[in-house]
Amino acid sequence: MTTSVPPPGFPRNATDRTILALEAFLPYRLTRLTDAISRKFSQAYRARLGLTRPEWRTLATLGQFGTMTATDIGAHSSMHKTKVSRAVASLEERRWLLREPDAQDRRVERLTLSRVGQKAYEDMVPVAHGFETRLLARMEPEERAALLTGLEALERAALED
Amino acid sequence: MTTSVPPPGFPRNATDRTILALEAFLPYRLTRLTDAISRKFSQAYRARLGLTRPEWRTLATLGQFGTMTATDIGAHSSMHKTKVSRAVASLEERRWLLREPDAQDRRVERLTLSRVGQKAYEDMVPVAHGFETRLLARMEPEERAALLTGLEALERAALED
DNA sequence: TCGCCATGGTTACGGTTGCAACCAATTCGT
DNA sequence: ACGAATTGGTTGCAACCGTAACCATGGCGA
Repeated sequence: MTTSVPPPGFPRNATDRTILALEAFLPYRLTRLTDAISRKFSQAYRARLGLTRPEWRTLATLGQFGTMTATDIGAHSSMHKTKVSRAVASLEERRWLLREPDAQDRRVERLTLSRVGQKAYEDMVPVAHGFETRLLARMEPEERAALLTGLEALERAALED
Repeated sequence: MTTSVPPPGFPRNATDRTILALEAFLPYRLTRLTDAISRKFSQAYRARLGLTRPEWRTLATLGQFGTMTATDIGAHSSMHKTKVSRAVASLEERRWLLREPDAQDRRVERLTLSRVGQKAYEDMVPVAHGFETRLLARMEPEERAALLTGLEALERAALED
């Protein structure tokens, strides 16, 4: 019997390098936090109950930039092209989005929100801003500043190479 | 034509409240960051190529606490019971985990890592610690401190009600 | 100009997920 | 002490996802 499990009654403590404290492990904390926040946001934005996350992101990206190609949407919203493709198809079916062929390059489609899609976007934006504002309002000013500093640094550290 | 889309050439700027800057929207930033970090970690921990995230969490939780029930695992690792159920079944099939009936309550199963599972846990822990350490090492000390402060505050704000 | 690689986008497939329904064992109210 | 509500856990189903293969078009070198 050579395993290093502590015998019963021998507490495993947090600084023990043979144990991982899951609740303090950064990837886990981030996942948990992100899931909670996304879930709350999808509650705040009721329409999202019928809108998948890729669809929401596509709506948000087209609303932000106007006319784009599917590839552009993927690049800006960090989605794989298959996700974008399916989201575009579904938004088109909902009649929130229009495709038109590109005159220069016939592989490309120029995507634009329809009037109804634009309206949906305009309704969504204040909900999103309000959600974010209310969330941050629960923190102290110094905490908000710390969060932004820390997040920026972590983004740099995580996304750099 | 009453929609408020700016005409072409009229730039949409970031402080325009009718536009959402996706790349600055907290839920989006968190999702993107979390995805990137999780993906990197799953590369660092190669075995995870054959281990789903629920399975990894189950392994981590049992390694951290010893013997638990499926419900306990779900509570500690923020997983729905169906995820836990499937993860437990799969780890059992891998022979990393043992189930034994509970004498007091016959609905319950007491779950423990097998010797092989314990070994896998022990191999995984330093990889996880190393991953986290290297990630944080790319940040300045003040940035690390800011991140921890900000994360804690955001967790409080997001998980409180 | 012809052949080849790159690019934009869609689709087929297998695996993962969430939800609700379910079974069995336990607890609670009366 | 008994039926109803609760709890631990599993399963069926439909939706979703990632990967790879695919089709059509375009760009480029010889």
